Amino acid sequence: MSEQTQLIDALYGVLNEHLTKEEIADKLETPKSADLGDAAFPVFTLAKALRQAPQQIAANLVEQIDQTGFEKVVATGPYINFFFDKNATTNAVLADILAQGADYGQNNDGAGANVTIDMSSPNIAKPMSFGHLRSTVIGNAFANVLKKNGYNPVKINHLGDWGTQFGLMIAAYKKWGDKPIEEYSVSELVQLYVRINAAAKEDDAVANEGRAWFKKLEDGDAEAQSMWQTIRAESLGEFQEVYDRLHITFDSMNGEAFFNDKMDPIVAELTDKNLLVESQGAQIVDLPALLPDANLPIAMIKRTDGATLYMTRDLAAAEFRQENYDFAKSLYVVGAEQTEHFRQLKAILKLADHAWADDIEHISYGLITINGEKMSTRKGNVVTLVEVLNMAYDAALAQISEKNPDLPNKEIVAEQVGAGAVVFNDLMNDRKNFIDFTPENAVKFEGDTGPYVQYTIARANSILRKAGAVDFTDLRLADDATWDTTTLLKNFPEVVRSAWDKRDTSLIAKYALRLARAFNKYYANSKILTDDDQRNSRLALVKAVTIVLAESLALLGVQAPEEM
RNA sequence: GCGCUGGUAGCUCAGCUGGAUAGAGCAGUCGGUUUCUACCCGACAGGUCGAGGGUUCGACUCCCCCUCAGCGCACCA
Repeated sequence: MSEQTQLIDALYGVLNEHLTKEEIADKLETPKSADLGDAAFPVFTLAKALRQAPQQIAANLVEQIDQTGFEKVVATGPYINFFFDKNATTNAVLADILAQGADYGQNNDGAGANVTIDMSSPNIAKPMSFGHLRSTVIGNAFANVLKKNGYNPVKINHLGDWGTQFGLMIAAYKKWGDKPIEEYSVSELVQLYVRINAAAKEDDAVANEGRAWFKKLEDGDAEAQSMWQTIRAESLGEFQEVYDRLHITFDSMNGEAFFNDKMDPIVAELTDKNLLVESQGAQIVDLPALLPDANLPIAMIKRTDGATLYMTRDLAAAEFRQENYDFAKSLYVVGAEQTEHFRQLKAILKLADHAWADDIEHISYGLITINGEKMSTRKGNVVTLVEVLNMAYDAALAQISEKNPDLPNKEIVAEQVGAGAVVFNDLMNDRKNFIDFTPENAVKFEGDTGPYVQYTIARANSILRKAGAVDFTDLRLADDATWDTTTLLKNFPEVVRSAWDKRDTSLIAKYALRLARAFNKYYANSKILTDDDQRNSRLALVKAVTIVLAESLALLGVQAPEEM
């Protein structure tokens, strides 16, 4: 950052009649190509005031500017380009990273404020599909990034453990169940679920049975409750295996069922504030009437039979989180198809005079399809997350057995590489993109992938092992070949900030790829373990790269094996 | 019909609040290791940035219109 202030001061020295320091800072950019310089100031906007051609302005300013502290300052067309003092910058950055270790890039912007993250949220009695990967890993990455920015993330697994589909499930078991409910596996339960859905579509009477069972469940019927608990426990056990493999934990497992007895207050509140009206026998918030310009459909709060809905529980959950966590932000990592739902949720809370409704943010992501079709348990075209992780593990293990058969702990590394490939692949692009699942896309190891970054770290670690004990106190790296790597290392704290500011965790993944590529280029062309007076400084760079790459992966929830 | 997304190289995607010749990976062709793990490095080839208007000194980026695709629009979540 010192270059930044130096830069602004230098420019301000010659431009103080025309621009403020803030305006200068705002216009600064990074040149497209590194050989143009490390920072650039375009002078187009001065053309009118100075009544000169931009090229000439740049040339004139460069003559007048104070160049101390820079390698050089040159005019290239309509730009003033600054070249930093490479050696001083490099050695300062390396010393900084080695001193801070994994804490490099940590800031305290959040000042410890709570941010709740509604994430993962698989449905009970169904397998966790590949589709649930997104909410899980995106939510987890946000939690890590928030922590790095000084916030206190609260990861909430808002389990889909309540709702009409449960009534259907029970109805199915009552119709066709031929053994005690405890003995049903999740996949057998899914079969029942698929069957009853087909039947309900054919016959309204079946659908009504489901609704009736859900109503009984909600009213505390003993038989329904007991079946629900059995199925829930069975499902949670299966989910836990997946979370363990992804190394993801939660601060709260309060799903929809948790709010079953906490909805009266919100309904009462909506009634008190005259927001609730009856329509066709149901209780609704008439958003089109209350907010004519918002272009939102009506929101149903209670069905004709008095049962609650998704919206009812989400309203209760939102208030519960506000009261319990006093959040600075409340994130919902949920598919883009629910955009309207969250707009309604915020609108209703706002109508109820809750200013904190503005702190609710829907972190949406694109649909995962398979063969261009939406995955659906009912249609049976579901790829489970476990299947994908297994596929990735097998492919990684095969690769290791072929290329590095003597590697110790092969199975552990294969798991880290396999899961790393799947998770990184999900996080590296804009989360709003749609993903059509194919095994080839989900499990890749070469090029822009998680394993590429992991491999870079492993090779760097290998150099450090061979180097033995190294003294990092006297850094004097003067090597142009490392400059790309250094500037990237220097940028990490800024990337951490923008990942949160822009709500874009893919920035971390893209950054890790760029850093890995820059380092690999250096590695391929330069010998590091050569005995000369810069050996330790080169090793400091290697060490710094492993620290920052590993921390980048950690933010994404990806492990970095020591060797692979 | 209304709304929300998206349309950039054969494929998958980057492209920051408009700025210097539109970038990667994969696939294709060719090349690189007596060297620290070749899951690596490099070169070549590949683009009317969906179409058309507009704003601007300057538009992949902002505005308008059209088009195509996906998703959503009261008793599911």
